[in-house]
Parts: sequence; structure tokens; C-alpha cells
Amino acid sequence: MKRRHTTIKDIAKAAGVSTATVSMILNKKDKNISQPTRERVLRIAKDINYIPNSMARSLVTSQTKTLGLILPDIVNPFFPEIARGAEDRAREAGYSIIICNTDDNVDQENKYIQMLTEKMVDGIILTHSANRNDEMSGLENSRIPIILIDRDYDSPNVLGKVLVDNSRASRDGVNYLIGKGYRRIAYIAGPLNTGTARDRLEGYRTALAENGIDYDERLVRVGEYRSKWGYEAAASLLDDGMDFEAIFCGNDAIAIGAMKRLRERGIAVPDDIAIMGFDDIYIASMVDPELTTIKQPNYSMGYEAVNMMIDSIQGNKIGKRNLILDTELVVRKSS
Amino acid sequence: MKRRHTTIKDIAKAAGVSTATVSMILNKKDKNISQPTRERVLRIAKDINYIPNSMARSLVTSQTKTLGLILPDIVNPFFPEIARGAEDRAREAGYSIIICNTDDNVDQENKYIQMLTEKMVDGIILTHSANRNDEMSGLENSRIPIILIDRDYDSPNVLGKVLVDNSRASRDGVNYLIGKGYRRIAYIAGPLNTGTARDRLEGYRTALAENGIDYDERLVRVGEYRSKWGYEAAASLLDDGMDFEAIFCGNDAIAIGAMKRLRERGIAVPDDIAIMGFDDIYIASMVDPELTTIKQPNYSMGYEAVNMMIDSIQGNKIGKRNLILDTELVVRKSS
DNA sequence: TAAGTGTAGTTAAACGTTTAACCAAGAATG
DNA sequence: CATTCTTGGTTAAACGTTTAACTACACTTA
Repeated sequence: MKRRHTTIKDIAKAAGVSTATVSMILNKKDKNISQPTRERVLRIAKDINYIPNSMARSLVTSQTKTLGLILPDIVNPFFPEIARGAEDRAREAGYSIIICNTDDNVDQENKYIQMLTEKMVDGIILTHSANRNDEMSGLENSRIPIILIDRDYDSPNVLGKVLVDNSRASRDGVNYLIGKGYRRIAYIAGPLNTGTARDRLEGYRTALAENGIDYDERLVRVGEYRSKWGYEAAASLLDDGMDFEAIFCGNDAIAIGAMKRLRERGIAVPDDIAIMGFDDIYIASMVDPELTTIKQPNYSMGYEAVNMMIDSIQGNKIGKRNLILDTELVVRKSS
Repeated sequence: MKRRHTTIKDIAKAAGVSTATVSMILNKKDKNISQPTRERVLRIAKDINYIPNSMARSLVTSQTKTLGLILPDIVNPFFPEIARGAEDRAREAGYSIIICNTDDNVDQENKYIQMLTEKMVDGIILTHSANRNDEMSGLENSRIPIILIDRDYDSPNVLGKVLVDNSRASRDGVNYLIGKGYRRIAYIAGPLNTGTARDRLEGYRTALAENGIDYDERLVRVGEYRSKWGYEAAASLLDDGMDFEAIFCGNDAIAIGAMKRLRERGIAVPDDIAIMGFDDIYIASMVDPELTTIKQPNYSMGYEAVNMMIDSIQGNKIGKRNLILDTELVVRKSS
């Protein structure tokens, strides 16, 4: 029941001009079209409720005005703001966004890259899978420009990156704790196969070193970026009988899990043990006590990544560019 | 620097056959193509790393294998699961999803519908704006099939709906509270210009009536679906000196705001006052005490909506169809 | 008056597929 | 032997735009 659309031809016929003329008018490349003709064509276009077919346009211009956004999981509270920032900038520039969830699965990521390539998106914003192995087939095969976000990686057709300095942010956070008088600070890390977790751990060590505090690996636990892990790790720290005054957590989810465990053990936060998170997800201000954390500029990351993409598409040849966004210490009640 | 792609023509030339032959083989409509030819073509396609151009394909088939998903705000924790469910079903069926945030703004919604129409998406999944006025221009103008989700509305080219029975769910929730022995139950509602808020309020009244409890409007506050509103409304209830044992909240965000206020006032949940939410967003199990609530099947809503869409696209003419999904009482610590 | 410059368009190719209609030759059938 | 089927393809149109190259005419300008 293929319902025919009204096309540029219908307009041309009705207006008694060629399709080229119509096309030019509709695209405002109409410096030498007479005013009466212009008005007539525009009028008719409106009357018959003409809607341009962007498939046809894309086919000739090889631009789809569409971008792909690949991220691990939109349900993870870290990502919606990124998506929103990306979508907002895209809309401003007349682009739209196709969203893809990889669950940190490399195969899935490669399939998506392939699919987006077929759909001829003009660019891909990629939070690349934590578990990337060395092959990288998808990334390297694609001829579509890629902007990396949040997680670093090197590849030829990556034409820009939007990141934060995790090491520095983490160092600042730990320094804040030290400034408050805490000396024995435990650390519950995320998975060390991610660059972010490695960098944050490094920042922790740097801050300790700067303050003449010895690094004690018995105060460190390495696991996942999940609240369940925070819940387990906190128990492990407590059960080891280690003595510490604060816990710095690899992200907010971990911190929230850890706080839950402390509460169950009757340990007061921050009076007995202070807690600090990382990310400033939506929940951080809603838990009790409200979580002190380091705010990642997620919205901006999305926004700036798309901005960079569009800049580059529009030919402002920028060469490879990196953008390091600032994090922000958010002091609340938990430390 | 228009980099040329490898096309079906390149394959055809290399294999010494016509493009039609190649197309048929690649689309597996190749019952009368000889095995040697088939293999040769497939081989070459792989060798030159051929990637089909779906613009060209869409132009002739008038199918883009793309769906639009319009929702108020992906950052609102209610929506990511819907988006994920939608994307998962879409991927299974070889579709992809363009995401659009309206901020409950009708103009924005109409612009998106227009844009998705130009992009020739095969269908739109729409959580329509709460503030829809009567004109509906966007919705009615579009010739693209629409499936409504979460919020009800009637329009000719809506070909299906996926909803929950908010009134019933809310009734069940209040009945649960009554079953636990609470009689004086306050209600903090969302905005009554949304159908969901109206239905939930109705369910509350029904449950009271069923149990011979008088409806007391002094125990009811009407506002927004935000934690800030819960925070304010709880104060208002307390300050009015009303005496009540439980608060049923229009959604989890409200409940969390209300709990925060109670905590500040030194009121214990659930011992002094019980709290119940609605939605079961991600945070609900992380706050303290964990929130008793009514789980909406968000993932399923997204999943089923896309499923219905695809069914209908694939010609299984289903006529107008409604799907009412079940909610689930999730008992935790707050009541 | 010859050449040039605007103005207001038109023509036709191109983008990369899909697909209906056609064709040729050999095999099967009556 | 004439006809019909089957196998293995080919041809060419179509999808709806954009755009470079062209035309035709009127008006300047030197």
C-alpha cells in the first residue's frame, strides 16, 4: 500500500518550472530566481504539505545529518546526561542521534560500527568498550570519523577526544580528604582494565605521596564499578581489621554500596568513617548522608563531543584535537 | 575530499556479472544463480570490504529500518529503561533508534515528528508531551505510524498503545498500605494535567472507598513529578498539623523528596510515617530506607512498543491494538 | 556595435541500490 | 519436432534529490 509522497516534481509541475528551480528555492540557493516564482513555489510547497525526502538528498550529498552515539548502557546513570548533551548539540545543528548500547561488549560495538557505517552516519561518538581487545577490527575498518568520549584509546580514524583528567581529579579529591585531617584513607577501585580506574588509582597514590603518607595496599580493593562491589569491599576492609578514617571510592555507585554496608554495621558516616565518591550521578544528592563527590561534566562531554564532530564535518579541518574538561569537587555531607 | 565508497558496481565489474546479479546474491534472492557465481561474488564483496549504502536501498524500498523514539527527557530516571527496551528489540530486528528529547514541550515534539518524517523513519514510538494542547498538528499531519507509550491519547494514525493501568496499580498500592494497618494515608500527587497523575489519584480514592475510609482532601497535595515537590509537599502536610501514618506518593522522585524532609524533621520511616512510591526507578533500592514502590515495567514497555511496531510494519495487519502491562508491588523497607 | 554581465531559469547526469521484465540456451515433455 | 520449463542470468527503469553546465534574453559599457 505504498502511499506515494508528494515530491519536488509535483511542485515543479504545479508551478510550471523545472525541479531544479524548486530545489534551489527550497534550499535557499536562489539568488537568481525571481521573487514571483519564488513565492509561487513556496506557496505550493506549503499547500500540498511537501516534506523533503532526506534519503534522496543524502544519496547525492553523502551527508545524512545523523550521528551515532555508542555507549555501554543508557540505563547506567552515568550515561543519560552524556546522551542528553549530545542530543541537544545535535539538534541545534540540525542533526539527529542514533543510540547504541554495547554492554561493554566488543563484538556488539563492532557490529554497531558496521551498522552505522551502512546507515552512512556522518560521525560516531564513542565511549569505547572497556573490554576492548587488540584487534579493533570495527574501529579500524570504519571510514567514519570518530570522536572518543570518557575513555581514551588510540586509533587512526579517531579525530578527537573529549575526556577528563581522572588522575588529577582523583588526586584533588584525596587531597581534600587529607585537608580535612584524614590520614588513613582506604580506596575501593573499579576494574583496572579500564583506563579511568587506573588513572584514579594513580591520582590517589600521587596525593598520598605528596603528603608524605605511605601507600598501603592493604587499604585498597579492586573490583567493579557497581554498588554491589562497594558493599562487598567495605565489608572486606572492615573484616580485615584495618584501621582507617575515610574511604575514597572509584565511583558513586561503589560509594553508595559502601555506605549501605557501613550503615548496616552501625558505623556513622561521616563521623566514624568519611566517604567520598566520583561522578556525581543523579542519586548522589539524594542518599543519606548526601554524598561528597567529584562531579564529572557529563552533559558537557556529550555536548562538546558533538560540537567537535560538527566542527570537523563542516570542514573546519581541526586535525586531531583533545579536549580535557574540568571536574569539580562537590562537598556534601558524607565527608 | 569525498572519498568514494566501493559499490555494487565494483563488485559486478570484478566478477564479470551485472549489478542485478550482485544485488540478488547479496540479498539472498538468488535461487537461480549458480553456485560458482554466488561464491565468486561473495568472495569479492568480502575482499574489497564492501559496505552497502542503505540510503540508496532505502530510496527504492522506502524502508529505512530506523525508528524514532520521542520522550520527555532521557535524564529523568524513568526513561532510560524504556529506551533500552526499545533499542534491544529494535536491534534484534535489525532496526536502529533515533532518540529525541522534548522536555514535554509540544512545539519541540512537533518539530521532531516533522524531522523524523523527513528522515523517513518507519515508525515513531511516542511518549507524548504532557502539555499537549488540542491542535496536535504534528501528530495528525504525519503519515508515519505511531505507537504510544506510557501516556494515552487518541489520534487517527496512532496504531497501537502500550500502557499500564495506573488507576489499578495505585489502588493496589494503597490497599497494601491499608492491609498493613495504616488508615490515615496522605497522598502527594503529580501534575493533574497528566493522565497518569489523574489515574493514580483515582486509584487512591477507590482504595479508600473500598475500605470505608473517608477521602479527606486536606491530606492530598497536587504538584509535580519531582523530588523537590515531594520535599515541599511533605513540609506542607506536616506544618498543617494533619495527623497521618503513611504517605503514598505519585512517583518515586516525590517519595524520595518527602523522605528527605521527614529525615530532616527527625521523623523515622517507616516507624513514624510509612512512605510508598511509584515507578521503581533505579534509585529506589539505594535510598535509606529502601523504598517500597510499584514497579512499572519500563523495559517491557519499550520492548513491547517496538515489537508491536515491527509486527505492524511487517504487514501483520493488526488493526489498532492496545497492550496493558502489569505493574508489580515491590515491598522494601519504607512501609 | 561587439563584448561582457546579469537575470532567470532549464537540462541532464549523478548518487547506489532494487526489481520487474526480458532473454538465451539447454532440458524435459507430449 | 515443437513446445514449455528451468537455469542463469541481463537490461533498464525507478526511487527523489542536487548540482554543474548550459541557454536565452535583456541590459550595460566602452
